[in-house]
Amino acid sequence: MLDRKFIVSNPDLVKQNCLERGATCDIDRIVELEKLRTEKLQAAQELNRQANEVSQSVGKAKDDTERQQRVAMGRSLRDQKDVAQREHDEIEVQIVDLLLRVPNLTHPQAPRGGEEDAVEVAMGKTPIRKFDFLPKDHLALGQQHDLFDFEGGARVAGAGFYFLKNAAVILDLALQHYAVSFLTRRGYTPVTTPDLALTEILHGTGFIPRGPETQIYSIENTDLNLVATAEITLGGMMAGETIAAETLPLKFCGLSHCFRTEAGAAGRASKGLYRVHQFTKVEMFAFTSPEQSDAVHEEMRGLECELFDSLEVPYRVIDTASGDLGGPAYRKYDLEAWMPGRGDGGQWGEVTSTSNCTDYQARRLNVRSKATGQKGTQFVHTLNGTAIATGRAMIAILENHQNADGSISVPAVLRTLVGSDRIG
RNA sequence: GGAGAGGUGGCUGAGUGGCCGAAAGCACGUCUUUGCUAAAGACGCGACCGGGUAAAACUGGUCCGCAGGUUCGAAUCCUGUCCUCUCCGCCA
Repeated sequence: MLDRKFIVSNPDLVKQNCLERGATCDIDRIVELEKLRTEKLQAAQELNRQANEVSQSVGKAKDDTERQQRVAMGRSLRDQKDVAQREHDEIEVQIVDLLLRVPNLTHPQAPRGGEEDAVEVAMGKTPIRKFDFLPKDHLALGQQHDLFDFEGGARVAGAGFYFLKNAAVILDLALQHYAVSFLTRRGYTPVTTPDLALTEILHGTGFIPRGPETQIYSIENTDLNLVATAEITLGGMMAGETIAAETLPLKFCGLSHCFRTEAGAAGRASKGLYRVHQFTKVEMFAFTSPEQSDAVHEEMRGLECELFDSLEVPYRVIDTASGDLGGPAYRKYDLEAWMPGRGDGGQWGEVTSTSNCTDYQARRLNVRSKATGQKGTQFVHTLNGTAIATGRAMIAILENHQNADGSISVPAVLRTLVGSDRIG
C-alpha cells in the first residue's frame, strides 16, 4: 500500500506510475475521498470533544434539573458524533479498497514496459553446454531413474501434484540443506515457517486470496490459507511490531512448502515439475531501513547468482520491466536458468526472483522501526528473494548435468549431501 | 478436546463507573552533590492520528489483548473472540 499522503500530494506522479505498471487505479477518486474523510474525521473529533466536555460537567451540575439537561445534551452530541464517525468509516473502507489496487512506485532504473521489455543484466558463470547427444528433458530422466510419480500424485490430490521418489528425494533434501547452510553462513537466520497464514497477513504482503484469478488455496470455514511462498509468513512474522532501528537489517532464510492454484495458467508451457501446485522453497527475507534496501536487494541477487553458479547451472539475470512487477515490488530481478529439455532445444525458465518491496508491505503489515532515544517511527523496507525452489532447481540440475547414458552428475557442492557423485 | 487462571505503559505491577493516560517500583533522560570501575537527591519520562509552528511552544482526539454492547461518562459492568499460563486427556 502506498502512503495516502504521498498520493494526495503527488497525484500525477502516481498516475504515471500506474500507467507504466499497467494498473488501472482511480487516483483522483482517492484524493477526493481522502479530502472528504479528513473533513469527517475533524467533525467527529470536534463533536466528541464537546461530548467529553459535557460528560465532565455532569458531576458538577448544581441540581437535578441541570443534571438531566446535561445528560440529554451529552447523549445528543454522542449521537451526532456516531453519525459523523460512521460516515468517516464508510469513506475509509472505500479508500482502502481503492488503495489496495495501487501498485508500489517503481525504481527509477527499472526498465519500463511489459514482459518483453525486461532487460538482461548479467549471465551466470556456467556456459550453456553444447551436448554431443540429444539431451532429455527432466521427465524422461525421471522416468529412467524412477524419480517422479505424477500419476500417483494426480490420484491423491489431482493434476499438478506429484510424488518425488528415490534420488529425487535425496536431491530435494540436499538442495534445502545446502541453501539453508549457505545462507546461514552469510548472516541469514534460518527459520521454518507455518505453511498456512491468516488472510490478513496475505493482504499485508500483497496477495489476494479468493476471487477468480487467485493463486491462493484457502481453507474452508477458516481464515487460513496455504502459503504461496514463505515471503508471506516471514513478512507476517513481524506484523504490528516496532523493530529497534539499530538491529536492522533483519535477515532470514525461511523453509516452507508453497502452494499455488495456478488458476489461468492452463496452456502455458508447464511440463512436469515446472508448474505444479506444491513445491518446497528456501526463501530469503529481510526487514531493512529505507537506506539499506537497495544494497540488500543487490546482495540477494548476488547470493542467488552465487548459489546457481555453485550448482553449475547456466542462467541469465533479468531486470523485470515495470508492467510485469506485480503490486508490491519496487524492483525485481529474476534468475532464469537454461533448461535444455524445455521447449524445442532448450529454453530459459525462471528459477528465482528477488524483489525490493520498499515500505509497500510494511505499511499494510504495520512493521515499523524506531531508533532508541529518538521520537517517532518509520516503516521498514521489506525484501524477498528465492534462494532455491527445489522443483525448478532440480529440473535445471537434471537437464544440465545429464550424461549420454542418461545418468546425472551431481554438482560438486551437493555430493557430500547427496552421498554420491552421480545419479544412475 | 475438558477444567481453571490471566492479558494494563520498555519491564514488574496497582487500579471494580467520572478525581485514571493510568499508583508504586525498575529501567531510561536531564540536572545537582559527592566523586569515579560506585552512591544519593531533584525533576522529567508512553504511543498513535490530527490542528498549529520555520522548528518548537501550544492544542484536539484515540489507545489498558481485540471486536461489539450498556452509560451523559468504561481499564473498571455485559457479550463475543483471540492469545498466554496451569492441570487433565489425546497425539506426530
